[in-house]
Amino acid sequence: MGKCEQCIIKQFNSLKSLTKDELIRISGCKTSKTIKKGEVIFEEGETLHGVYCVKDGICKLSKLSENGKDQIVKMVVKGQLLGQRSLISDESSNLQATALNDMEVCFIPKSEIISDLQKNPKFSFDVLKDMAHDLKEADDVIVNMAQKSVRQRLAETLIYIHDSFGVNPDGTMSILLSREDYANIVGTATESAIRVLSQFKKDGLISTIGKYIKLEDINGLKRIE
Amino acid sequence: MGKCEQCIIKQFNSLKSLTKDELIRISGCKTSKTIKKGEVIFEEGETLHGVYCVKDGICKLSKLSENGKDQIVKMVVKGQLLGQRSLISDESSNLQATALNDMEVCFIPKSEIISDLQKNPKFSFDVLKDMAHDLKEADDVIVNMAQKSVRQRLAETLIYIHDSFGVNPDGTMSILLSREDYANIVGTATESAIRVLSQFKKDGLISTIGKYIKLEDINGLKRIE
DNA sequence: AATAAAACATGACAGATATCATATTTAAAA
DNA sequence: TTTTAAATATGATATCTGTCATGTTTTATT
Repeated sequence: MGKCEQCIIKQFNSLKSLTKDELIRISGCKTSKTIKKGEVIFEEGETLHGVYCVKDGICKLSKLSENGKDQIVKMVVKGQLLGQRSLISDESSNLQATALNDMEVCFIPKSEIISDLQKNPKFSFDVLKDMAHDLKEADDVIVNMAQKSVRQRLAETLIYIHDSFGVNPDGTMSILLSREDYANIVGTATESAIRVLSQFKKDGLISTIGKYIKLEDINGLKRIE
Repeated sequence: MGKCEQCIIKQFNSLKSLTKDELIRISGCKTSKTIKKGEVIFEEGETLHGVYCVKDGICKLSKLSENGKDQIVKMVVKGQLLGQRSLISDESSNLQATALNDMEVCFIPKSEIISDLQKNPKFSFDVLKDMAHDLKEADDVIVNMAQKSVRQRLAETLIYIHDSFGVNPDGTMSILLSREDYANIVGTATESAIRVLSQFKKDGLISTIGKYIKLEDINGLKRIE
């Protein structure tokens, strides 16, 4: 099993602020896991006993609404930590995490890392920064949900995913989402998401290569009202 | 001017985790301010140079959408800290803060409190908990915005305000908001908010005493679809 | 390869909400 | 008080979006 102190992934998250000794200790108690596409990592309401460091793959964080729809609140990719909030708040998880493709994660038990949070101010400040960033993003999502049309939200979602999670060599977006996933991000009916994406394609704003989507006219997408 | 170490307000926020010495130092550099109803405390995009501890009154945190509407994202009341996020992230404020009634606040310069955040782990863990809580609330708002009708959101907003911010002796909600404010919380047109509230009144779910709203049938409001 | 099951697509229609117009009431200012 | 402005109210209408139905394509399974 790999060692945390040598793992490059940690550069991308708060774990980089741990000391070498702390990392070695963490390394000793972590467990690596492979998670298959579609698998649920943790459920809404479940008590988490640690955090996951995502070494590879992508997952979605969603919450079941009363109307039976699964609202995707956030996506977590390679390099990020999963379940940070439950580490801090002692509450059960507010969200469900589901793998969007095959994932490699390291699970770090809460008992091991919580003491670092209490003792290493650099680390806790880093987590704080992460959380502040998430909060800002969440506020922006609230405004978009409240004030923008489905077309606008879908266009912005495409741009967000394109810019945040990268593209394949052929220019298609590296993340593969079903129309239902898009609908659940934007908060609309699956049929509506399908319709809007079809229209975007007709209008030359996007194209598809196999199941992958390529943004053909980002400025056009930005101009949508 | 009052002394932080003796101020009861701090019991309600993270400042309670500061040591007596830290509080005395903070006390020496803080400035008290009175803010009048409607006054803007800080604007979107403004660089904040500290945090506000709200001693009295209520303010709204909002963000201007591209369509010209002001989406209210959160409300901050007596006892809470205002501008926490900007303390951590070094970025300019993402939101505008506007007083909803006359307020009493203490301004604590960033330079003074940032060192406590770095050195006092109990304090920073407390701020972390606050932030985690805000994040959870924000996620819930996202789901509500995305999946629920205007009627439902308005009903829930009424209940939320009623439960969170208290009632007057006559049972009316202590916070006075315009119909426009309600519209900007639920993310709808002012006319729609007016219409829905009128309907609630006709249905006996709420009543009004002067400009104040009283919830007459909370269970009825909860049952709205 | 044949079959079943998802995922995607599209039409028709209903319902919710935004917009525009216009009163009416309430609060503020002269 | 009178005047003006702001907030609240309500109707008419258009638009957006959800729902239901149905069909096609793609993917998975036997």
